[in-house]
Amino acid sequence: MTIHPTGRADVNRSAILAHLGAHGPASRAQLARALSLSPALMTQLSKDLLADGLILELEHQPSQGGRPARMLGLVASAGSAIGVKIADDHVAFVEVGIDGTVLRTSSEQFDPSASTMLADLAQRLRAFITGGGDIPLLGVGVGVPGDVDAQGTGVVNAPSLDWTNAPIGAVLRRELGLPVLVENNVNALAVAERLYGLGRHHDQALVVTIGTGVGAAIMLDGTVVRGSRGGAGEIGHMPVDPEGVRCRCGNRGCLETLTSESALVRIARERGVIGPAAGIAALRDAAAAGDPEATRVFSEAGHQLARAVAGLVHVLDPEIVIVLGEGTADWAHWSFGFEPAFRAALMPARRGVPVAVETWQDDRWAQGAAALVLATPFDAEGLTGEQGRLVRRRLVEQAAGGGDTA
Amino acid sequence: MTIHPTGRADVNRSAILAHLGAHGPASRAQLARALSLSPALMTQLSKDLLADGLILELEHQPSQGGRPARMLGLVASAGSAIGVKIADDHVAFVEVGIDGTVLRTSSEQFDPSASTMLADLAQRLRAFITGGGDIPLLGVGVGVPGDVDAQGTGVVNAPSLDWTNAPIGAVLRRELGLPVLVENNVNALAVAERLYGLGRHHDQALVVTIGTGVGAAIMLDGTVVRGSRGGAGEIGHMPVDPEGVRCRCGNRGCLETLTSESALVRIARERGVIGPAAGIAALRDAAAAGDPEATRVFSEAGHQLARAVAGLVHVLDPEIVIVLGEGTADWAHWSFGFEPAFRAALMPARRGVPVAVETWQDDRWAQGAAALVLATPFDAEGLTGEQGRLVRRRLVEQAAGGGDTA
DNA sequence: TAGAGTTTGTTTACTCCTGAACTAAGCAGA
DNA sequence: TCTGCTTAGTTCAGGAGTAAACAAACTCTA
Repeated sequence: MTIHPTGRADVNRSAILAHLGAHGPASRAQLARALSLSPALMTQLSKDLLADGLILELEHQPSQGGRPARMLGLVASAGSAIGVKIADDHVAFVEVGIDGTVLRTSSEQFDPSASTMLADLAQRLRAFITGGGDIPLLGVGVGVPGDVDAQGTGVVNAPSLDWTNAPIGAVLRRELGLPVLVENNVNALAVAERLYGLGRHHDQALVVTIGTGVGAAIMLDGTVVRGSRGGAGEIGHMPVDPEGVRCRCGNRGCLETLTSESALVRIARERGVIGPAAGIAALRDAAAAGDPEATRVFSEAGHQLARAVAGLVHVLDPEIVIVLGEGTADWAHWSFGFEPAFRAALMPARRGVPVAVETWQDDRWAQGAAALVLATPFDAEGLTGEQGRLVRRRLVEQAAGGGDTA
Repeated sequence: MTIHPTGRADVNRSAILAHLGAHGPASRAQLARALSLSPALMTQLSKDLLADGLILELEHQPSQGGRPARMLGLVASAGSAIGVKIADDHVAFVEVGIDGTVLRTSSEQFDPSASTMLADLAQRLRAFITGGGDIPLLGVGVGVPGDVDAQGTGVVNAPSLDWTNAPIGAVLRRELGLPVLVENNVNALAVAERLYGLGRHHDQALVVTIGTGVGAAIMLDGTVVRGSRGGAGEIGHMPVDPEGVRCRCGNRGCLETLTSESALVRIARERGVIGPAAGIAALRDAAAAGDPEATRVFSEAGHQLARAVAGLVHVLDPEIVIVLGEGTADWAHWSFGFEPAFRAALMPARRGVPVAVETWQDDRWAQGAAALVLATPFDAEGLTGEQGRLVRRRLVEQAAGGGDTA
């Protein structure tokens, strides 16, 4: 049974798996270059992984002038992860295969402020897990709109959910007996972006989300920045307008009071663009129908966002700004205010920074949470702590039943 | 001669030296804990370093309940580094021993916009080097007020010096035949702060400087963030006031137009606090003498700075904010506006972040530049590239002449 | 069709580093 | 003073990883 003489979970072994999942099949030589490992080690590790049944050899690739490469691919059924997105009125679940494909999804009503919240969440999760196939489950990733002290412990502070020091990591872990990684939802999204999206090509990126709230995540050297207490990326409460509206955090003129969904609705109502009881849908419809007052609401928000983001581009010097979130559906209107203000607010040396807006799908939040689990193999420094190690061990052990070498 | 069988420069070996330099003598066990190395390895490495004459065994330390520790200390004469600070009207040199002590300093008039600037700088540096003792020189660190694409190559863009793609790294390296590390001056200061200052106790810090300009450096996980092109930390051009004065970068209301030395002077003149030809000294004197209008100039700048810094504290979630720079001499006046505005602008979860103002000495900038060299041993990931490797190799080789084992 | 050149992948010898078991050297209490 | 406890430091076996030489498998050119 013990294929690997040492019991130690091997970081590189699973880094290979993660790379194959994120970028598709690759040759040993390509992997060695991508992961900065020696070809010699790649030979060794791929031998192990083949024996374990976690990867398989694919067809040869046409020669590039030398010996043709034999591609290695993931065995998709080697594992999967579950992603959970917690919002203030529902939870979304998604199961994602080790190769990054979404296997199934589910979305349910949920009251995060209920006293039975934790038990309720565990019960729904268990139900979702039970409904799955027989692919070995590596772990659960949870994305929450708040600060997470450390992914491993998973203690959450989320004012918008009424959570103070909610120990959801520990509880879910105990209830499910699986590794559980908890993280701020925007950070989780940034991890997914790094693994499957534009972040693949950029080591330094600023990820900005617009939608219910406004958020950001900072990616430096390919790693998402957490800050001292997991609170990094909080742009919603950057002070923007000293004379502004009072924010729920107690201050005046936070960015959130100008660019969040509820802020847009408030402003639109005040100006009579939509009725006093109408919501964001009405505003969207009006803008889509060409109402100049409605588009103005969006473009002004874009203007404010642009100034704040420009400040961060100065300070962080990213290669790219990536905009995500439900709000991107209306980006055409935002953009009208964002683009000129953004370029104007940048100093010449930064003016070339590209802003990319990715098309948004509804399960992206939950997918991001699942990516937390699937990305742990990349986490060579052990930022995800014990839970990350557990995920890696499960990955290797799941396959141990199959192989058996001399 | 070849004490170490392999020619490879050893990162850990010099990490030990850097730690001893920064924190003073330590036992093998303490070092192993601090550097996350196994006690076994510490035994091995300390044996080597003792044989090389780079460290020595000191007295025993009183027992902590167990076997008393035998302390290890640096041999101060094992090496030194030169730090260079380039300002728009002078250069400052400083030689710093491997244990962090300043050995000698020098400051000279200098015109960075002259066409002979590079040759001039090299010549002055050579003169300073020649004037030194016989401690082996490990390398030269240069701090510049601008963006540095990579410490190793040392190509600098510094609008305030009129430098565009100035290849000072390559030129100095060729002229001096020494490893040369070039870095933004605030980032260099942050490295020094990490090595010798408050940064020793904090892995996540935001370093803010006030003085001629206003700057910042971001320390995450003990490493100074450089951004995609070495421009991270640029807060001077964060947009603050849309209606503000035009800045030299072309925009309106950059932070710099409200908080730099020249901005303070401009504002003070406009208000008649000082004469139309008077400078910062006059403003300082007036404030020191208790002129309420003069102190107001400072406190208003403090107010503006506070709002920008608060925004960054939200986004970066540091453990501490460290304020440095010539301007800290007047911090008492700044503070009057800074403190209330800072606390007020923070959301509750961040309100506890401490702000530390360190006493400022004139040669700190140049000392910071020297720290670039002395810190390379910590740079296990090789961020400083080839130049860092060269420094490490010099350190080990300098000592090779002395020792000789069996 | 016989090299020459190129890229992929393997083998081998060796270094770096760790875990585990051990010794060394103090303290505190019976 | 003996026994146990704690911390410091060493030894040793072995795993992880690398560099360098090599083998393999193709293309291109003459």
